[in-house]
Amino acid sequence: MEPARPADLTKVEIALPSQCEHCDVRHLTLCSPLDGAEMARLVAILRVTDLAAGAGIAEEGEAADHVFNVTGGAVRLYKLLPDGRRAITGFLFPGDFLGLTARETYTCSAEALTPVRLCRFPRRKLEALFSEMPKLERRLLAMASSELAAAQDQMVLLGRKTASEKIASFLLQLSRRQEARHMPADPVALPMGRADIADYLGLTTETVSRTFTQFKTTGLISLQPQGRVALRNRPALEERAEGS
Amino acid sequence: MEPARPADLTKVEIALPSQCEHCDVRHLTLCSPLDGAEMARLVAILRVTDLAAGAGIAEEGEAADHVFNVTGGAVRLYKLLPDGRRAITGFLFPGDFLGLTARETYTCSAEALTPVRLCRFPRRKLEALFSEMPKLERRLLAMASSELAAAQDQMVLLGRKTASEKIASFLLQLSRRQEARHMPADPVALPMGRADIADYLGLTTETVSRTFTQFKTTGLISLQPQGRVALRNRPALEERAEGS
DNA sequence: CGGTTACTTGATGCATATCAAAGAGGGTGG
DNA sequence: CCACCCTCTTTGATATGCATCAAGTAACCG
Repeated sequence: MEPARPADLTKVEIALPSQCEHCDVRHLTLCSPLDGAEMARLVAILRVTDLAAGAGIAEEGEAADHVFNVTGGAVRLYKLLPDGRRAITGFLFPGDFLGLTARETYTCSAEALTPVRLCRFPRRKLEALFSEMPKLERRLLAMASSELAAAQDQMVLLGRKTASEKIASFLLQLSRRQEARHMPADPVALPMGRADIADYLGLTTETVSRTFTQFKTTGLISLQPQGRVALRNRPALEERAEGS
Repeated sequence: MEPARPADLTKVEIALPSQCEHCDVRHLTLCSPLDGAEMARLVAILRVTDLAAGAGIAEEGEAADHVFNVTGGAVRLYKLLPDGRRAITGFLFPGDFLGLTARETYTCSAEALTPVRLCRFPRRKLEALFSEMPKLERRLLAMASSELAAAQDQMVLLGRKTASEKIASFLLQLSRRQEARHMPADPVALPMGRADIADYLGLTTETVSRTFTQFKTTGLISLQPQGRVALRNRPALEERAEGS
């Protein structure tokens, strides 16, 4: 717990807020490639923020003055059409990044699904660090690339998969993201409601619900208390997800 | 045509291949922020490649040894499901970038839609330039961010728009991309077939065709020879694209 | 424990897919 | 240069997966 590190240990200990030392998603975040001294510089400009479930974090079109790293809870990103139709463009979990944009405004709105903890960075100050810490920019580029790859997968899902393929893909995606966070792959936590899942997958709440029921009936999953889903037959789910 | 530039002119003239001097999409590409000397370094590692229509450029899952800048023609990016269903994740036009990935493999396959000209960069060599030319990396990050924003718009389209909203959005997107290339906003060139459009919008060729016919009938567009579409009522198209 | 919200289930409808075939380009060889 | 052929596009008829409309049921919260 208290690793015996060389000389710069005190500097780090002084600089880092307690959250960073115990942060179990550092390997996923912006901070992952930074050493102690660099971390201290980053920490100097961040502010840890806690939000209640349902709180708004960013609004599409609003000036993107801050970027965020989620360190606890879950967030939904969405866009609205003028008539109120909603598309959820992503869910964020601890370690995920929010606010990556070349534009001066947010491209999506963001809301807390559960109580959320964020590391908030003023964008201007973060960008100022880029020239001194190129690792930071490289890391951001890597994160952007992998978000892009995820977005492409989501396009395939939305454009060409059936309802049950979508649900199977979704459950497996969440399972894999839990694994990446050193959490058990099985039961999958669903902090979002059926309507959120529907708006993420291009379906309706009713279809989402019916598909869950069908998966339950065919022994693919079982529903547990507190919105948890046990994956009873992962190979079958994987086959279903890619259209057998 | 021959601008009177200061001292380093000769250096640039020697270093730049003729393509770069007349490249009318530099403002969209990787190269845009670079000065003459920097351009020379970039040019030193690139190779201009011409491909025939239908030629494969990259294969999903294949080692991503090169990245490309399209300088002429049009490209389709796509992914396949095991049973052959196809989703087109994007079309590339001159100025667009191909191969942006943090992974070691391509995330999509890419094919020439028309005869294509590419600037091909060995990824390893390009990445080696990052540390010396941080502008390059910054530019790549900006390009990735705007691709991400486009991907989010596409998710809204795929998940929540109707067929005619999809087609209207698609036509306007192409029109805007023409404008960004200093081409007339109208008529819109469609170098891709109906099946490509369908796979891009999550529809079938028949539905795409019917929707074009409907737009033609209602005076929104008119079809011209060589797959060109004239936008006869742009405001109405814009309203349609966002769901009135 | 009661009220409210979210989820599930059922009945019906519709937008778009699927199946089928006719028409239009566009390039090539005669 | 024209005619043929191949492929792509358009149009029509029918089918269907998912949406919509409508209750009922369970879960959650104060």
